[in-house]
Amino acid sequence: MIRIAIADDHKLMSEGIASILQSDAELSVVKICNNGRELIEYLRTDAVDLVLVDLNMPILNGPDTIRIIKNNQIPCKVVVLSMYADENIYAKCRELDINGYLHKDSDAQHLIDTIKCIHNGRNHYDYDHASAAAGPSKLFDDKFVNKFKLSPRELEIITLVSNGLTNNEIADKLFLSVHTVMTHRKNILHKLQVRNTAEMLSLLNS
Amino acid sequence: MIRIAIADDHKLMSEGIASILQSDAELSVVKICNNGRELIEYLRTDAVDLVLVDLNMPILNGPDTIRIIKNNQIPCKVVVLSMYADENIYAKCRELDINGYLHKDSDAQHLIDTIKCIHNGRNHYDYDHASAAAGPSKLFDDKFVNKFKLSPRELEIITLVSNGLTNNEIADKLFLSVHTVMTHRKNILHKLQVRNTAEMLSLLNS
DNA sequence: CCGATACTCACCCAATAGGGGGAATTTAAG
DNA sequence: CTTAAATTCCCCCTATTGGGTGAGTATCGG
Repeated sequence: MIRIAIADDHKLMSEGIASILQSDAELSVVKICNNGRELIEYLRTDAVDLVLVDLNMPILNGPDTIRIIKNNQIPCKVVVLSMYADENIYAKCRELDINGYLHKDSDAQHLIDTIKCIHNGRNHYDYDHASAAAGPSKLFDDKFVNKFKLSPRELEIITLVSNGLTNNEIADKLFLSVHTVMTHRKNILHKLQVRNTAEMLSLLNS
Repeated sequence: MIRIAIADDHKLMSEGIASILQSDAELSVVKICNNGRELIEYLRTDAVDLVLVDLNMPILNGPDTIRIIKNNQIPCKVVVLSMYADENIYAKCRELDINGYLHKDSDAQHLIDTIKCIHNGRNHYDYDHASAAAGPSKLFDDKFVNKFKLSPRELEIITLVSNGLTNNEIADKLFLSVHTVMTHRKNILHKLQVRNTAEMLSLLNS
């Protein structure tokens, strides 16, 4: 029986995953935490075989949680549950010496298979390096191109916006009409499902 | 038996929720979709009692999906699954004539209860300001306090701004006048020597 | 050839942000 | 106590952004 703890701030996600895992006879979810601190508290007194850790959590986020686990040499496998196939996030996680890396759009069977695989000592990192040779735009990389399907022109606009240029300045620089720039920005906001530039930029740097 | 279709781009979320719902004898998940388009396609030929719709989906997002359902007068209850406790998103959903609104940090039992409640004709909209107290994300720590001498209140404002809140929303949340919020923002821009919010946020994440 | 996508430009209109000024209150430190 | 910083609020006004809609062109792949 593999004892598992889950840390994710979205209860429906953690309880849903728990429900999936419980359906497998070899797996047992012994703890569900809403953030990293709860997980650390739990691990202080109880041992588990494996933890599933979300990256974005309030109070204590994923990477910091994992660092604490590693620094205290708590003996358990660490698997990251990520929202995005972001190369940078992935790279940071590798530095943290985790045992697995999974996307939240994996399916249930893959999750179960991966957990068993990792429990047996074989680490597993999900990441298709398809866009690894995507060129030098390091700022807005995979997450934006792949997940949000932004066009090259939109990436160009978004870069200038984040540099603080107004629509008029962007239009001058790119030899475009202000209307065109505005249209691009509106399309970007729609694609990212955000309401304004501030939210867009925070999403960009999350 | 309540027939349910789920639309969410994160398979672990949709399959997890499905697993939760299947555990209840009265509920039956008949379809899991990865985006709005798949859901619309399915509803074209198959009837369900209720759909659970995520807001953030590729190809066809939540609001647009719901609009199509409503315009085609497809007879089913519509429940939105939202990531954020955002008042504006909530307001927009109300305009769409949905039957329910749930956070992804609801727990499993609440989800089940709400679905049954809605199936019986009583709409239910979850919205509490609890999640507004998402802790200070440690992004704006030493660097900003020391280097730019930002006051605690200014840090609070800058955090909410980066979350995409407008001045009016920030004023409501902090029980302040909009004028005060604007004053703080102007002072912040001056202290950081930037011209607008976009430049401020890029400086923040540099 | 057709359809999808990207790119371009435009209009109207409402909401929001920002620049400048002034001023009162509270709080913390010297 | 006295000063400085922080916080609060208001006025003026203009610039910018965002929502919605429509539409013409170009490119690329099936």
